[in-house]
Amino acid sequence: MNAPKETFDDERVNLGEITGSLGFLLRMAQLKAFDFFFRTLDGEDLRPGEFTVIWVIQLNPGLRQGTFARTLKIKPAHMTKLIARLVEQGLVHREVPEDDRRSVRLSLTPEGEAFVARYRDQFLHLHLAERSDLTPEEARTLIHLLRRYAGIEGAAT
Amino acid sequence: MNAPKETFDDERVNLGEITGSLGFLLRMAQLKAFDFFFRTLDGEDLRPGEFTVIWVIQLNPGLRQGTFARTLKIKPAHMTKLIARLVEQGLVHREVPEDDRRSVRLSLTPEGEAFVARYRDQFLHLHLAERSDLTPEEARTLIHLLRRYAGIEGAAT
DNA sequence: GAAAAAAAGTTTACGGGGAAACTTTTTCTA
DNA sequence: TAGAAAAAGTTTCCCCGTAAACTTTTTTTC
Repeated sequence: MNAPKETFDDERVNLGEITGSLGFLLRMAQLKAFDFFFRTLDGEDLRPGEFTVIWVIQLNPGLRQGTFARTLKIKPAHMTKLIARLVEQGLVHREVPEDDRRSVRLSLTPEGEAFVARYRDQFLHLHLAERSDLTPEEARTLIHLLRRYAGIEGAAT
Repeated sequence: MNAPKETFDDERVNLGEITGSLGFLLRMAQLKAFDFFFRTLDGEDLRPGEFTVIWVIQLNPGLRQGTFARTLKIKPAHMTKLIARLVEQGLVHREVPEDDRRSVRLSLTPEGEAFVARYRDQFLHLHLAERSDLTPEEARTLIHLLRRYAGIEGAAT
């Protein structure tokens, strides 16, 4: 069940210098991280991007849609659809303020708040699982370096 | 030109504990790496995934399509289309061997070889650019940790 | 050695994400 | 202050990537 035979008794592939490519490694790492995500939140109909958005809205209620999008590097077109889904699900509340009727202010509905509260634990557990193959020290270093590389200022450990 | 104003004088967003999420950080980092890729290979009609595949075929000519797909974690359905494109472009040669007519052996055409040779330098330059914000030591550490996390055995620096 | 199971790719149908053009509202400017 | 420019989202259209079902060939099994 635990699939220890990840290595097919197959032909071996030499990757050459591409294993020094950050782009390549980031893709491989992301696939693994997605694995953890879906394994941990098994059965729940929740995508990583959606959870991130709800999470951040919860921490910053009332900010503009575009502000969230820019921060999370979500393209406007995609953001529109993503938010529409979350509104559809009754998790997010959209409000067009009187003083600037072009913009959209986002906040969570009570259901949205409950949603974050419910998944918060699994989300934090997820972090532990994600790091499973690394020592705590290595995990901390990796996170620190990724933050620096991605240009994210953050004090949280 | 160098866009120092990445910070909009906008509302500030608090990301909270999500900055400790590997999944989130990997996504942000990957976006930056893609940026580097497309900036370095500006104007060329080349996607990261395609280059990776050609690169690896060049190093391991004659292996089966599925072997490449599994190693690079590309899904079979996607691999079929990707290879079809590369064959279309005259870069890759498909051969169905007599001893197992289900399988497909891949190799590069002379054009494919030339293609890799031509981009090899830019590809290696790319690595330098990718790391620009990190010290050489940090970059080495990051690459090492990503390899470990993704479960890639590699000796190349 | 024929039927069943497995293996390798392919086809089809669909969702996530993005670029470009568009709408509406606000701000700038002559 | 009327017209131009900018800002914020949205709509449309398209491509990448995936899952599920399918085809063909090979291997098992009885």
